[in-house]
Amino acid sequence: MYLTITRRLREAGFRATPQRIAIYMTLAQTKEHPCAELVYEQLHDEFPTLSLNTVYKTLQTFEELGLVRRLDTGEGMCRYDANPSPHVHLACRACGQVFDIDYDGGHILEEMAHYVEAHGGHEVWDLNLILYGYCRACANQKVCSN
Amino acid sequence: MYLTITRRLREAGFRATPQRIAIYMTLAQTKEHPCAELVYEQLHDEFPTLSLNTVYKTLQTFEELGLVRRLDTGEGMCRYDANPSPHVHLACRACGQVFDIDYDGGHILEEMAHYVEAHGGHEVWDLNLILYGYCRACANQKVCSN
DNA sequence: TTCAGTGCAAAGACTTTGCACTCAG
DNA sequence: CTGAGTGCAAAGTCTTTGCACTGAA
Repeated sequence: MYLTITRRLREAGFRATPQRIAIYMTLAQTKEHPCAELVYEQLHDEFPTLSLNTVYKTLQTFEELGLVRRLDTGEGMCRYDANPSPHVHLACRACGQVFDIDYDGGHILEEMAHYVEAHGGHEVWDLNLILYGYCRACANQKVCSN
Repeated sequence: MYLTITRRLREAGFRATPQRIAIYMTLAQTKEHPCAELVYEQLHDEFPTLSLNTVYKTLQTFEELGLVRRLDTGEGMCRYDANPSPHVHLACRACGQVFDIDYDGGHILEEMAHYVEAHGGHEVWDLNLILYGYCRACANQKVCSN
């Protein structure tokens, strides 16, 4: 994993700095889909001089390289996911967490690409599918408290 | 249409002000999925004293009432759609326009809700599906210029 | 008449820009 | 060495908040 990010950065003509590696590893080791600020906070002990700015720039670079996926869940900030392949997310309206759904996102992408090509002639390269509702834990709480 | 928005606002216990009606009509009469700023600009001649603030507040109210859908396409601002039912959008990476896709969004919602209920026990109420790619016009230009 | 809604100004949140310093290659 | 990358500060963009005034019901 550590080697992979170093190699992929270099292959793309970018330098493999400690900051970049640390930011990538932070993202790769969590399922939280953290925002830039959270990545920054989680790395603060290990990299006291790391700036929030660098986190933003790095995440932007990663997104452009296709190493990372940016998520807009309508919370006013962007979240990031180390899994860049198209997949489905669930945003819980109660606790605010974002979960990965193991539905085959590639299949949806293919189906939508065919449909859109046939109806309108548009070209589809990627998609973002976010489900809004309540995660298991919050859904259960609702039932109990009602 | 004009009567509908007046009635729906009053039924929900809200006042049907000229600003609210104008903002709703602006949204209902366009397929552009405009942002708050654009709605504000389009109404400036008709309502010179209308404030951008009021546009934001009104769109927020409409969203809460389910009269309007908010779209996060990752451009740094929110777009609004007078069609609140779940449907698919295509964001063109070249021209930046956002198009409605007449795919049955309700069907996707139902399928996803069933899947997610079975795999994880989450509850799904709504979804946001945005396709990224190139609209017909931009896709054609690309082909020609290559 | 009465208070929900508006408009103005200011503040807030997230993100980007500018620039000198640093360190990866 | 050398310039891509970093860190700091400042600015920018979109959106929200506070408050006195206004006009819909």
